[in-house]
Amino acid sequence: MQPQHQADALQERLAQSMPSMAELCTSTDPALFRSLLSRIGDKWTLLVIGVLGDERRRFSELADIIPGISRRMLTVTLRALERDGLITRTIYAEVPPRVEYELTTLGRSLQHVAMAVGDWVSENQNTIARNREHFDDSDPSL
Amino acid sequence: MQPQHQADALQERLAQSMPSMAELCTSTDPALFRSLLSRIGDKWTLLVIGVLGDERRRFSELADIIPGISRRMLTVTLRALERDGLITRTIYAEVPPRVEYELTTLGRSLQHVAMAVGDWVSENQNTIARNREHFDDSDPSL
DNA sequence: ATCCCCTGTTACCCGGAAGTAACCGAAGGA
DNA sequence: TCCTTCGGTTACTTCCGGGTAACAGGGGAT
Repeated sequence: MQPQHQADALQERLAQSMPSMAELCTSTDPALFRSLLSRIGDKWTLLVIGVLGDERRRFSELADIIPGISRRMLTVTLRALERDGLITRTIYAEVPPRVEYELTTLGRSLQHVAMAVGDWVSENQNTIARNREHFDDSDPSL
Repeated sequence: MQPQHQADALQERLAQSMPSMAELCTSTDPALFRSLLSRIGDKWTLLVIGVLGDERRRFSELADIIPGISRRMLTVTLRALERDGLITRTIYAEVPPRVEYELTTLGRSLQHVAMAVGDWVSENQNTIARNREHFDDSDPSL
């Protein structure tokens, strides 16, 4: 049995049974897909997207609302979101300066997905915490 | 103006306008929430969940299908998923050994969310790639 | 003259995620 | 006797996300 041929057959079955995840593996640019995925899953992005909600907010509002975020990480996160076209950044030439951030249409579409993720987590976190305890208890060596 | 009072007022407005993301910040265990989020967003989990789909698969099938994953990372990812109760691990006492993995009900519920994320990414990845190019071109120094 | 405000930037450090390579064990086959 | 298969484990190293602290800058208030 040729392993390569076997792998091809599996890829084929995968493509038939799971169109969207197959695309995920094979389509356009897996590196881009992965970068978007890890961006979504990073420490602050979903929080910022969520807090931004449907109102524009300024930098220091975000820093106050999001518990524990440093100015640096807020800047980094906002820059990345702006680069991806998920938020807009508006600077007001005042003293002291004022900068406001707002979700774009694209950003709002991501927000729906983010909400789905957030809902799933809050619905299932207790179950998962229990599963973890049980797993750790029943097999402490592994 | 008391900054603390201001922050409280913002938290309050947040709680009214965005119930689910407010829960996300304030509810049960933010560390658990974050650990789940980063697990979902890690390099391999969604891929494994997606490939597992609705069929059980054995270790070497997964290793063949998922492009680029090492045995170690596959093991690590599968263990974490098993610990959370998202997949089951079935060992057949044969020689050579056979081990099959399958999504649990909880795992399938996560799969729906994963699909939503995957769909969003594949729908919008080209737009985002263009946004990134434009951003990098128009402001190369930042 | 000095401090504060707001929105960052820069330099530096740390821990954990991820990658590489070698090894394991039991049974069957040459 | 040695090699192969499968499903891992172990040890070591590399990479990068994220954290801390200090500084910038320009006008207003004390």
